[in-house]
Amino acid sequence: MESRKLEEVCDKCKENCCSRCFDDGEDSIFNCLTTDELELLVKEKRHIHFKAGETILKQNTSASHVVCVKRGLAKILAEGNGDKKLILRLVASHSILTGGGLFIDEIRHFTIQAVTAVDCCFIDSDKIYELVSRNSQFAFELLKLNNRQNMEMLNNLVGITQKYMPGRVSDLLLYLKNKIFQTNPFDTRLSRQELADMTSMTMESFIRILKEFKLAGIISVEGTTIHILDEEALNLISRKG
Amino acid sequence: MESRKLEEVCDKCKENCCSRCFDDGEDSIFNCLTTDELELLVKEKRHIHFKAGETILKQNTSASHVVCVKRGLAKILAEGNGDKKLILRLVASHSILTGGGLFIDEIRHFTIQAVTAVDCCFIDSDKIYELVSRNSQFAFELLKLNNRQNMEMLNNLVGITQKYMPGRVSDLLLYLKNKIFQTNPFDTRLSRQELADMTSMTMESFIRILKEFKLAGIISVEGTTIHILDEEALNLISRKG
DNA sequence: TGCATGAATTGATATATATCAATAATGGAA
DNA sequence: TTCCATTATTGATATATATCAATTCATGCA
Repeated sequence: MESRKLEEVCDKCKENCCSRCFDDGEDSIFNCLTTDELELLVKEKRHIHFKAGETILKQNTSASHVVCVKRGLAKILAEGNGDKKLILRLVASHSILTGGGLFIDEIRHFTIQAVTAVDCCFIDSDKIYELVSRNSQFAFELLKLNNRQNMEMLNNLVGITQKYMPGRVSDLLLYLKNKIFQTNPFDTRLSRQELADMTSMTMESFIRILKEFKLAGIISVEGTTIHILDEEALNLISRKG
Repeated sequence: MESRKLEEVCDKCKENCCSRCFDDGEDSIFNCLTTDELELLVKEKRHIHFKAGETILKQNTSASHVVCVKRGLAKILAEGNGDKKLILRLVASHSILTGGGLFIDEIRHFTIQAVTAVDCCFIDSDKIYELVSRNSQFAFELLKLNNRQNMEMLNNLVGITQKYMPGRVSDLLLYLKNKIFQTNPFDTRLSRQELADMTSMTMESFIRILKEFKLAGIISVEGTTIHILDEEALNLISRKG
């Protein structure tokens, strides 16, 4: 679980990581930055590689950095009392992770963990603060990003508190296909326990619902790869609760 | 449930409402505004009164306005399928309500309803946008407010998904006493149904837990007024789940 | 190649919570 | 006041989901 730094300060990685990373995402919040500002952002940032399973940032530690996921898949989880966890959402390539204590108490309110191998950048929070005060468009983009992420999270949690298990599993499967992987047979790389933790239910219960869906011909499952055969059925189950 | 506008554009209310409203809250996000900027904010804003029970803003309608609660108590609720609702939090005097679609899709993602009589101000979202681009300190304050509100909401929902009913009721009672009313015997003005909707449980179940707490001498209840007699016990129950 | 360790699956059972139904209490209107 | 319509309360029962225990399956490792 220990994080290893492969490249400390990446001087030459700018062209193959930083600027590119901030270029190709057409809806990147960094698009509005000037060359100077990008330079500032990039200057002291560190490029770090994590292996699958490693903890990128731990809940309740200081939130002095913002993380930018360049490659790979990570999960965001809230750790409760005992060993209860709730996986709030997944984070795919080219996502920036704000929120969670940034601007407030400088404390991480959730843990970020690598699902697959993850390449990411750590950016000093101070840089973000400075850019907010320099560039109002950037502040605007950040507010937008923040609100969007939070609305998604909220809708998700409302679903979890209001729906029965089949509805929650449907929502999860649709989320994975449409929001995260965007292909149809998709390999989640997530254990049954992790999938269960995304729906706030027991692993056993999750497996049972999955089996029902398989028997009903709605999905087919092969290890961690899921194939949605009847998306309409999932939509229906999702709506019915 | 129809909203009535008592005062359309309040010219002379500036001194008894707007500037004061934005003055006395020592941690108001409007503190950082210049006189000019405050003037801009206040110019076309409307001061509206709602009776208890009225809907201030309805989920899924256009979010072209930001609401500022000057006096009274309101509740924020997410409406799900059927008649399921989840009350996310309460809003007391001198709170500004951002988030929920602002900056993104301009659609309200939750309903706001008056619990007691409520005096509030409607401010055009455009004004907020303009102030964000003019005054970076304001943008910063907005980000802060946003993040704080969202973290509270998140912690709350994580508790709801991970705790048993007694733990959830404890959390609710502590929240009401410490965050909302800040006195000890406090009159919630909320029905049992509404209290239950804050904990994502049935009214009947909520009443049963409340009774257990009464019998255990932890609280005493008189109508909608609750008196917490043993706060430590509540803390303990909250932690145990 | 086989063993060992953990993950996935299935079944039997327990329990937290919801549902349904009946009764009591409360508060407003005539 | 008295009546009516909500709201609150209590009890009996149903059910969704968790828990516990037992297999099966996969996978790396010696």
